[in-house]
Amino acid sequence: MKVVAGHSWDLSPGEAVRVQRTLAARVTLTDDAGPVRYISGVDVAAGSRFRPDRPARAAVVTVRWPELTPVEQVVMNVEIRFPYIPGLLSFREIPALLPVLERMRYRPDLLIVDGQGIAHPRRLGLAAHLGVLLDVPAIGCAKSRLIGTLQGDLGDVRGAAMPLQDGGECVGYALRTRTGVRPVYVSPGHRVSRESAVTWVMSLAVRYRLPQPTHLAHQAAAGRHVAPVT
DNA sequence: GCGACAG
DNA sequence: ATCTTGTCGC
Repeated sequence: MKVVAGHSWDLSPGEAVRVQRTLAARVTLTDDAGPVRYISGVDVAAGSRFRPDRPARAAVVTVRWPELTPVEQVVMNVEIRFPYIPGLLSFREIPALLPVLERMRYRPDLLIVDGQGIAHPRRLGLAAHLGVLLDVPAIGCAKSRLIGTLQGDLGDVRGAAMPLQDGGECVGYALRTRTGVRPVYVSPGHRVSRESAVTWVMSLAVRYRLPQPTHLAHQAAAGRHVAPVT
C-alpha cells in the first residue's frame, strides 16, 4: 500500500512532541469506514538489548472479515534507532513498519494496532499516528494503560467495559475480552468512534485476550509459524 | 521534587 | 519489549 511520510523520522524527542501536536489535529473520531472486508494487525518485536546483533522484526497480518482467515502476511527484519520513551512509541515503531506496509498488496479497511489510539498525553498514540499517516480507520488495543483513570472496578466477565478518563474526557475503554483475564485498553485511532472501537475489539478477540489480527501479527513478528496464508 | 510510564 | 518450560491454581 502507498505510504507517504510527511516528515523526517530522524527527530529529537522535543521535535517528535511538536509533530504529535500537529498531527493530533487531524484525528477523526467519526465512523466513516465503508464495508469492511480486510482487517490488518501490525506489530514490532524489538531486538534484545543483550544481543544488539539480532535485528528487530516488523510484521503485518491481514485477515478477511468476518471469517478472520489470514489472506496476507508480511514480515521483515528492520533496524530500530529511536529509543522507547513513554508517549513517543510511534517514533520508534512506525519507521520500522513503513517498509512492511509498503509491501502489502491488500489495502486494509481497518487497522488494529498494539498500542494506544487517542488514550495518549497529546491524543496521538501509535494507532492514531498510523491511522492519520495512512488515512486508514484504526483502533488502538493496548495490553496496559498509558494514561487515564477508571471510575470503579471493572467486572471480570468477558464484555465488561469501563471508560478511561483523562482530563475530564473519555479517551477510551478498559475492556475485558476474556473472563477472568486482564483487560485490554481500547481507544480509537482514526476514523472510528470510541464505541465502535470497543465493538470491533470484542468481535475480533474471539480466541485470545488480544484481537486475532494483533495476535497473528505478534506471532509473526516473534518468528513463529502462523496459520497458512491463503 | 515525586510518581507514572503503550512497547 | 526481552530472558523461557513446566507448573500452580481456579
